[in-house]
Amino acid sequence: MTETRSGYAAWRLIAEELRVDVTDGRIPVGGRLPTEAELAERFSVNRHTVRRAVAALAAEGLVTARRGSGTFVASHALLTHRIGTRTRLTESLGSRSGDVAGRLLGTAVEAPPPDVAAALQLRGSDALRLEAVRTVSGRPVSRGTHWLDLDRAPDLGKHFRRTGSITSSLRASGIEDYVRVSTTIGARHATADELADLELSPGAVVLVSRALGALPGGEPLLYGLTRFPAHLVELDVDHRQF
Amino acid sequence: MTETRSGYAAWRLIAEELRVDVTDGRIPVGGRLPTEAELAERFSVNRHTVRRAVAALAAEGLVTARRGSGTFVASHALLTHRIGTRTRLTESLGSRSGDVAGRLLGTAVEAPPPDVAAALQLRGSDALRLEAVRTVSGRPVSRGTHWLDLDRAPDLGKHFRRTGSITSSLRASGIEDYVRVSTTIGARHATADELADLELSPGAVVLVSRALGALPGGEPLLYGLTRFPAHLVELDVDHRQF
DNA sequence: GCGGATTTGTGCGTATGTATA
DNA sequence: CTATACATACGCACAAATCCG
Repeated sequence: MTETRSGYAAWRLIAEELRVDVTDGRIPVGGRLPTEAELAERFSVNRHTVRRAVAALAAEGLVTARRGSGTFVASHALLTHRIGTRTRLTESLGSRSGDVAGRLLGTAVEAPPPDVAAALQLRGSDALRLEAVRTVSGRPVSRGTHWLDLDRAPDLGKHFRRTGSITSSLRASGIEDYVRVSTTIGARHATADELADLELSPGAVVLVSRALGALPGGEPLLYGLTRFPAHLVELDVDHRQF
Repeated sequence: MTETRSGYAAWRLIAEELRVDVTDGRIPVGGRLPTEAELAERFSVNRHTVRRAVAALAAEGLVTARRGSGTFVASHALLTHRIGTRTRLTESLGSRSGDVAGRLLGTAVEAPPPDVAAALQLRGSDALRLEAVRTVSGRPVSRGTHWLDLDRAPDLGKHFRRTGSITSSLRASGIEDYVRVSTTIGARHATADELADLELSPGAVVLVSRALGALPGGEPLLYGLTRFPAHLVELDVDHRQF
């Protein structure tokens, strides 16, 4: 058998058929796919072959497999995260009102990696590192790592723990305004840690945004590395100036 | 055996070790990995287990497997594509001088999909669609689909075929200037077609940019959908105004 | 709370197809 | 044409997480 007629592997054909079942709504969001055993029977193939098909869909973020439980259709509504000069590096994901929440995973005071130190124009001094996850309706939508110059923002960790917002914490530290001066966007597969923090399936894709914020005068203030699940979030670049 | 000590699957540990071999340069760019049979022997596992580890690295774009030939370390130098108000939607990838070339895959005059028609504010009229691939040093770095309002840009296809640049073709059509008014960036796994056009391995990640260009007055002019191989290209957002 | 049944995850061995050198 | 090397597929077995009576 192998490589069936028409040159397409069996698992690709199965993935296509399952994809249509999902995208056409025959299996609703949150609904469960048939078990691997059932699918193997339905398509008259080995369970391994079904697993490869399902793995492909899981990698796209279309479905999520849970050991012991089943494989479920993932929500695939797109959130839009706006990126502009005045958009805070961390603040709320736009649209879809929903309950937005920030959760601080941890903080540390340490020497940042060389590229971060360079961006912040630090010379050997330590920086405050914040690790945070943002959720919308309980769903993780971003995983951020932020570095701040300690000299410019004392007690910021304490404020953040209370407010969950870097911007308001900065305000409490006497910094009223800052602007985003550069943003670099890439994408890759999520690491094991990111899979856990963002509750993703293996093979999931993350958008990676590296941004530098500075005071209106130009002095670098904070550097942020944010990962977004690509099947949930898209980034909207705001080209207007104001 | 299965699920080895320490809770990590064997194939993950093998992928980690191979990744280090590659990133530390023990296997240079362009170099060939040991065959699956050799790796299976080295790690004392079945060939299938090795294959899963290698597949994970291929999905990241770190290596490329070629049937009948071997598995090779992919180049992973990053190109930077700048996105700003005045950056052309199609023009050259920055940095790395190299020989940049555009290749026109085809053109068509047809009704654009609804979202494109809406962005261009067309009402039922057809648009010119351009399909193009851009290469740097022979390597595909972007795959673009562009729609233009026919009324505003006659003969553009003919000009593009000669020059390989949309901007200069527009100039030849009497349009001297346009600006990018919005850009939306997402990421996902490449489709089968994109894998072929961009010469990628299955599982590769593409950055997807959807951009709208307009005349200085504000009339929509062209809409572009560009896919970049995420392991080769990152997007740099230019927040300055000028 | 316990224990068995269910369901996905990992791994081995084997066989064969397909593309390349 | 032949050997090599990756690709697909089957069958078996067991582990780990979850579910349910």
